[in-house]
Amino acid sequence: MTDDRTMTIREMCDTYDVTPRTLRFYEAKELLFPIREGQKRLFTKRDRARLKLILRGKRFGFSLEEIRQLLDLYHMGDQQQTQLARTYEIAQQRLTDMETQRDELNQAIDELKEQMRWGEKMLASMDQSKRAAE
Amino acid sequence: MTDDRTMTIREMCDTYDVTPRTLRFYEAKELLFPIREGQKRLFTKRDRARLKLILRGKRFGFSLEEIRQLLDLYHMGDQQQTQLARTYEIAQQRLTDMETQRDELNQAIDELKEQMRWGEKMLASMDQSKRAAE
DNA sequence: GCCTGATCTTACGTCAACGTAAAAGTGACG
DNA sequence: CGTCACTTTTACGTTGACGTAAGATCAGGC
Repeated sequence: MTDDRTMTIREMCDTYDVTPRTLRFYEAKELLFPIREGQKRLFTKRDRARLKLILRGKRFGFSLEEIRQLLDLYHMGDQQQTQLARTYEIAQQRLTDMETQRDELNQAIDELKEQMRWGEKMLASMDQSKRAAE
Repeated sequence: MTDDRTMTIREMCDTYDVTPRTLRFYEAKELLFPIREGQKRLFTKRDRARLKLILRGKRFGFSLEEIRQLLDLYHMGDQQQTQLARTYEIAQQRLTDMETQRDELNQAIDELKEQMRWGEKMLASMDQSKRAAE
């Protein structure tokens, strides 16, 4: 069997390196749905799976709102393929954005490297005149 | 001779594709220092050069505050090589950050592509059952 | 019963880079 | 003189993803 034990907020924080505030925030935004035992939250296996997807989504650069939509569709069963296609579309768009961003970043890196050869020379020459002055 | 004519705010906006608000904002943040003729701002060659560097800096992912510091150091004359070295250090750090970011982005792109092969299959199978239902 | 530590709710604060609205001044044209 | 287009200042609003402070509550241990 897989580990179906529920986790406290602290265990979640330690496991996934997030703050309690973050988990409560995600709950408020309807990204997570921990069980409420009295006051306390108990995070199930499902919550942990969702949190993993949230964190991954953030690495992809999705906003929380986008992630929520994707997550909702994820658990929507098999009706409404229109929405699923929409999901796919969103991901497609994000992918394009990321590739564009990467290309721009690469160009910026090259440019910055170029600029820095400048600075290198400048620093070297200044170091020289500093030594000469001593 | 190079073009030393001063430019109005509108000419600047059209030339560099920014809004008046942006230019005034940059002035407030001490990134630009247009001459004040009465009420109006007149942007000199120096302002244009600075603006170009600002826009480039933004493409590099520097914050405006970082850009301001770099710009200040840029016009500091040749004393204080400590600060120049600091500038170089900042740029170096930024470069490292950008490369890290690019690598993560590349990894995210690969992951996302992988995920999407999933979605592709899912869409295809759902399309099938949809056709069958008609 | 009391203390301690963890958790809870509520709600205002933060940061960056401007956007936007209001009200007023300026200059040229007719 | 009017008014039209442009610019100015001032200052509050926006967005996203939480941080942070204040105070309530609860379970366990002594």
